[in-house]
Amino acid sequence: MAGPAGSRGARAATLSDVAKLAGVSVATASKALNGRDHVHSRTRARVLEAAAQLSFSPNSLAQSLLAGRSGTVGLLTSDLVGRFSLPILMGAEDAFGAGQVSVFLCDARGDAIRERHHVQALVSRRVDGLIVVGSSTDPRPALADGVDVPVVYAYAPSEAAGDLSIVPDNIGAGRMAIEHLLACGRSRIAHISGDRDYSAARDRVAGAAGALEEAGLEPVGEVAYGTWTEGWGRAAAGLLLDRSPEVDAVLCGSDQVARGVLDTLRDRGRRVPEDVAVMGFDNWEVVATGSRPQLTSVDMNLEELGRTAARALFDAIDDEPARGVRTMDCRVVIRGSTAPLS
Amino acid sequence: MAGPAGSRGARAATLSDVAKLAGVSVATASKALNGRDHVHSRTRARVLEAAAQLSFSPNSLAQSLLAGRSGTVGLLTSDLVGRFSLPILMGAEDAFGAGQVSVFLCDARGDAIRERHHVQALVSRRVDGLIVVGSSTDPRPALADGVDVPVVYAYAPSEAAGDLSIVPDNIGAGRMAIEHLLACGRSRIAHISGDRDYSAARDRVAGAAGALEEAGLEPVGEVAYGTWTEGWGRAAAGLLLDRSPEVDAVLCGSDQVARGVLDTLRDRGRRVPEDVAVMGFDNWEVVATGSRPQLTSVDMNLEELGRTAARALFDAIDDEPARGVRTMDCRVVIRGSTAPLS
DNA sequence: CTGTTAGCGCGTTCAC
DNA sequence: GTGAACGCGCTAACAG
Repeated sequence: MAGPAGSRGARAATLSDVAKLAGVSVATASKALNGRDHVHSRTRARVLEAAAQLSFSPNSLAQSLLAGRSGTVGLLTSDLVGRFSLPILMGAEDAFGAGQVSVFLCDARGDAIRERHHVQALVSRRVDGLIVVGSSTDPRPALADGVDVPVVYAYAPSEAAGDLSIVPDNIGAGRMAIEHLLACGRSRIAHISGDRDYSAARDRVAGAAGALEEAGLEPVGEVAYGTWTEGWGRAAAGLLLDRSPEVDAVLCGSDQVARGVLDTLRDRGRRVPEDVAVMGFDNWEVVATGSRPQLTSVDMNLEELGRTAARALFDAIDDEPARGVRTMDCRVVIRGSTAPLS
Repeated sequence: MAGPAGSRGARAATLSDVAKLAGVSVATASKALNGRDHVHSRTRARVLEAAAQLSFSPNSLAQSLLAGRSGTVGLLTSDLVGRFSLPILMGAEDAFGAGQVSVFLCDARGDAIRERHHVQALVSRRVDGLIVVGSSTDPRPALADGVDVPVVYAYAPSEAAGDLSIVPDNIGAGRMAIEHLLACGRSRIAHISGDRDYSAARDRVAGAAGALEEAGLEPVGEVAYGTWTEGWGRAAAGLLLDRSPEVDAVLCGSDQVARGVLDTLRDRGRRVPEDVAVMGFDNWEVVATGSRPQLTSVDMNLEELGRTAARALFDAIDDEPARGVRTMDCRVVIRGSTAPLS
């Protein structure tokens, strides 16, 4: 006695089970369930009830096999542990989840071999498309070209010019940051950046330098490159205060660096934002809101970037694929660490 | 002229394409590619070459349809944004990725409707199993019982007794923390916890209280419940120092709280760890290593928890499903904020 | 309106 | 050793 099909063990109900129970053919059952025309409403009702009774769930595998598309996409990340992949991934999952597509998640852990392995598996599962999320904004090699499905690169652009990449606008971010500090009436602005090996650091510096120059201002001291850590922020801020005590604003390469800078300013008795304004990049919520005062930061809109990548992939699946690098705008989130000079 | 099948547009090569090119039947081609016996080695070589030439990739959809299992699992999270889901997810992905199974990622965003929607989609895609990752350690409702595949609950246990859940041992974590502080020679220990509404907070407190009692010690002051924030840590530490200046160790409900406590201790001129030892929970790397001094913390081993959940699901798919709640051990990660009294 | 037929791509019997 | 035939579950043509 098969119960209401709810229990363990019994294999899932199939369309022909439903048809049998409803006393119709599988074709009719199919039409009824899919809301097609040419089915008597009473018949349809009977089929629906039978399906409900069996808790029938159509086998997507069979549907996909027939339709030639699976309604799935692959999301390939280089390192989940990095906190930049996650919001992108959320945005993409969000954009897809709203539709009908399911997402395969693969973490290559920065290993090229593992990446090929995952790509092969995804191709075999007939994903309709692929999003490749980089771990830094530096360009990365394109996927092996045995891949026949549309690919969108997110965060890290592809090295191949023919590919479509969606990346944050770090240059614009640097520019916006300086413009905000200028709007706060600051004019003696120093820049403590992060790791020089990252294009994100260099681009932000370039944007900031450009905006300063346009305003006819000289930066205070040289740009200080180091690491993306609080410790670096503390150390660099100490040096900065020793050499250029006149500074009235510090732009930091990341929120973590900014936290370190805040610590040193506090230790040295400089008030923030009254004496010195501080701001960071990334708008890492818990870091930016945990400090005293809370930290003004440039949000890179990564979740939106993920959504955009997903939509671009959608388009590429249906229509012609787009090409080139598209940059996403950032936005300044103002908190207590910056304020107009009174 | 179809090129080496690498280009866009042309539909993926099928087994019969390979067979045709190799001049054999699909049956033979299948055997050859799958390494079955009873195929002449020269024939096999010919098939393999044909497959390579066409960059043939077997259609997993068809294979799954035939085999009755898809080699996929669903990973259902409540909130990706929370930082606890991620390591669990990584561990699970790791354990599966090593094998042959691909992972569907679904984020329900704490919405029950969306969760049902995702579960329905996963069932329809014939996942072989499901891992449900909670957003807190508080018990959560079981999935609707129309689900015929094995389910393992991770982090948040299922409310239904018959389900299998893998959760961190917060009571043991509290106990281990106190034992470490005792080993450092501390005896006047206060506890600044997190949000009382979380069982994680209450369990850690319970474990800590038990260990203190066994050591024949009274806690310093009442346990202070608040929020999981730095701000709460700063405020609570201020109160604590006012009322119980004799304190020589503070156990904090989380690393964030501990960061706040460190700040206040520094402001008040208390040396860490010489005068007061401080430790937290979660071992959130960047938070714990960014502070001065670096923070001793209890690591909840979430990645291992994810791996364990994955393995448990594996077992449940093949053999009989296990039942009940399994707790995972934690471990103390010692850094500069705790040290023996000299 | 309903039922029968023919595949989607593959692995697995069985004959040859 | 090899190949023809069947079926996994489903939908899209037709035929009735």
